[in-house]
Amino acid sequence: MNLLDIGAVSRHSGIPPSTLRYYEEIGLIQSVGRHGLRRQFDTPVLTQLALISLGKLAGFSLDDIKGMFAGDGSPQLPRPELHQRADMLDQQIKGLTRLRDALRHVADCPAETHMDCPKFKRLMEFASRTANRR
Amino acid sequence: MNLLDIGAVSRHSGIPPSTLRYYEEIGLIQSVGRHGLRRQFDTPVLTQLALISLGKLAGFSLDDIKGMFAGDGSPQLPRPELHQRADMLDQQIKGLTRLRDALRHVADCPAETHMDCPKFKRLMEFASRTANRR
DNA sequence: GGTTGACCTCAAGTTGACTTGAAGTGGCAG
DNA sequence: CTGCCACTTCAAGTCAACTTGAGGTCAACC
Repeated sequence: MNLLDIGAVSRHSGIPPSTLRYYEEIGLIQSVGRHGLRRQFDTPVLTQLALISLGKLAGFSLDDIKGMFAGDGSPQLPRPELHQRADMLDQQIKGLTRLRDALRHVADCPAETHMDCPKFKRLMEFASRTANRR
Repeated sequence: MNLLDIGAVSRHSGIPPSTLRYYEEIGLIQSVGRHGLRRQFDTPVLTQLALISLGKLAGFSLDDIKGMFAGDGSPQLPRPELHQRADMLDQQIKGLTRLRDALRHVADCPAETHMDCPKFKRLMEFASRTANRR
C-alpha cells in the first residue's frame, strides 16, 4: 500500500499539517488510518488537494468544493450543475482577462491620465458590466 | 456637478451602503462632501467600484487593490509591478480554465469512473502542477 | 531504554471583509 | 411645522478559513 503520513502529504502538496487536519475535520479529505497517532493518507489525496486548491483559486468556498467532489475526490454532481459551475467560471475568466488587459494596458499606455484614454475607458465599461455578483 | 449620494451609488453599483462606508473608512474610495449628513460621491466612483469588484474577483485583497489604484481610481503602480500582477492573473486564468475544462469534461464524459479517464487524469496532472501559491 | 521530533487533541485566537444594532440627525413632502 | 425616512456614528458581532498554544503521545534511532 502506498500510504503517506501527514508530513509527507504536507511536503508534497505545500499545505501545512494544521490545514490538512482542518480539512479532515470538516470532511473535505479523509485519512485512511493511523500509524501510531499519525494520520495516514492514500496517495490520491494529492490529486484531491490539487483540485481543492484549484477550486479555491476559482473562488469557491470549502463548502462549495465539498459539495462538488465525493469523499474520494471524484466529481459527484448532476451534469447541469457542473455545466452551471463551468459557466460561472467562464464569467470569472472573462472578468480576470479584462482586468489583466486593463493592467497591461496601463502599464504600456503612454497616456498620462488613463481615465481619458479611450481604450482604457472601454475596458472599464466592460468591467462595470461584468463585475459584481458573488 | 454630478454628485450622487450614497443611496444612489449603492443602487448603481449594487454595493450596500454599509460596504461603501466601510470602503471609505479604509481609504479605498473617497466621498467628496456631504449633503446634510449624507455622503456625496462623484460619478467616477462607479468606475472605481467596478475596478474594485474586478480586483476582488481576481482574488486580490482590499489592501492589494488599495495599493494598485490611487484614490481617484487611476492606477498608480510602477510598470514592472503592473506587469507582474498581470502575469499572476495569467497564471490564475490558466488554472481556472483548467478547472473549467475539467468540470465540463466530467459533465460530458460518459466514463463511469473519471479517475480512470485518461483525459481527466491529464487535466488533473496539470492541476497539480499549476495549483497552489497565493 | 532514554531522547527526540514529528505528530496528536482541543480550545482559543486571528484576519479580512463586512454586517448589525442602537441611538441620533436633518432635508423635505404634506 | 411636523413627521418620516434615509441617512449618520460607533461599537460590537459574524463568518470563513485557518493558525497558535498548551500539554500529551509514540515510533524510531542511538
